[in-house]
Amino acid sequence: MTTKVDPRVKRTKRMFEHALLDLMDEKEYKKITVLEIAKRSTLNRATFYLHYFDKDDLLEQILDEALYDLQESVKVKEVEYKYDSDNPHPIFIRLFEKMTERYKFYHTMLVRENNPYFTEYVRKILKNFVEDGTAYMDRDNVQYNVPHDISIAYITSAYLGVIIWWLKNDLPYPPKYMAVQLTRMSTVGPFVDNPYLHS
Amino acid sequence: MTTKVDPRVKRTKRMFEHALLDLMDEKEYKKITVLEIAKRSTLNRATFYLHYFDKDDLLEQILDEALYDLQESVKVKEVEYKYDSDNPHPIFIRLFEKMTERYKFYHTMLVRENNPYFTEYVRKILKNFVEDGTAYMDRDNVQYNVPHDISIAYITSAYLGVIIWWLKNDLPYPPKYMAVQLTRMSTVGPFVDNPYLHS
DNA sequence: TACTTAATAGACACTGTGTCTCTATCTCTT
DNA sequence: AAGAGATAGAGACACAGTGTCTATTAAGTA
Repeated sequence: MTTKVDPRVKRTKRMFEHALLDLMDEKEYKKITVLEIAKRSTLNRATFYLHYFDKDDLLEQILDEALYDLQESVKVKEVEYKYDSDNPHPIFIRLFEKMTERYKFYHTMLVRENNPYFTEYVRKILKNFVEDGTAYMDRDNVQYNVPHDISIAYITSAYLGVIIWWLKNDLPYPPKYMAVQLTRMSTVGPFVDNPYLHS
Repeated sequence: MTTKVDPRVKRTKRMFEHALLDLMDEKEYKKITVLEIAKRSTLNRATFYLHYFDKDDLLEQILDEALYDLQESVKVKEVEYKYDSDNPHPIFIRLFEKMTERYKFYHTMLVRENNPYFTEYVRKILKNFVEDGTAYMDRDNVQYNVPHDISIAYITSAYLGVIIWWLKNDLPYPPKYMAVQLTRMSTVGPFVDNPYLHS
């Protein structure tokens, strides 16, 4: 059941979405008014309220679309994959590629605006990925040094933080390279020969 | 040179600060108005503008005070300290203790409001701490697997993220325990016997 | 006590919000 | 191609919140 949407509605919503994203490149989200969005979209302010409760509602709809798109492009497909610290999972690489493609958007939401709704969802995606990785470990009866909830929060936050750092610094390394470094950090750690293991 | 401040001014500012923190326990920051702050403080709205440009200015002054306090309590004093993965640095423990003492405040700013100004400053404090730790390493001519900027961002984000997770989950572990776990994670990693090192 | 500074009370113009009504225009179906 | 139904535009409205200003009262200073 695909409910048919009036083409005028589609067009109108698209125009409001573009207008807001456009304005967000120029100024802080909180300083943007509904009147400005209407002007930029060449539509009427009253029309805005036919589609959205308020400015936040419009932004949320934009974010939901983007998150759906990200979620989809990161869905686990049946891939041949051998776990190895220097061979990151292909979906992890895809995540960095997606962010490179839509760099401006991700930079705005995760870095400049630091949008909590968007950021938390990206964190959730990363958490699932990290949990899948450790589940893989558990099959081998690995012993942990640190409570599981802490190590999950640790690795997830590290991934998210480095991604934000990477966006903030204008993508200083390519996608695959980033995926390798993060996979390394969370498996063998930062050292070639860990000095803490010689005790 | 300590410029004398009129006791009425001190009192007034204290009252506005308390009023805002009080209101922030009850509702979202962005939904709080200057009139509400004035009413809650039992002061006049015009008086508010004698001391602050706007609501954000008041919040920033509150945050600056708290950050100064945190910075001070985490200043490196000459302490006898032996580096060891299970013996966290005393200032690191003090950080968790400080947050336990002022739990409500840190929870509001770092978790509920997710205030970027405050969060970034706490990140900066953690980054300094992490950099001091790795400088310690460099003296021993340790070889790195991963670019230095990435591993700094990785560990700093992990620390910050776990602290926020810990606050969000109502302090499930005591300060010293947390300091040990994070130190362990960033040195020997989460595993008792790292499976990735047997290749 | 006299002088100085701070707080109060109320009024003001201004901006932005969300709603409503009337009219014009577009679209979907038959 | 026509007509019913839905969407968009234009303008007006009450309302809430902001930031400023002035005249008056109260409190601190020396």
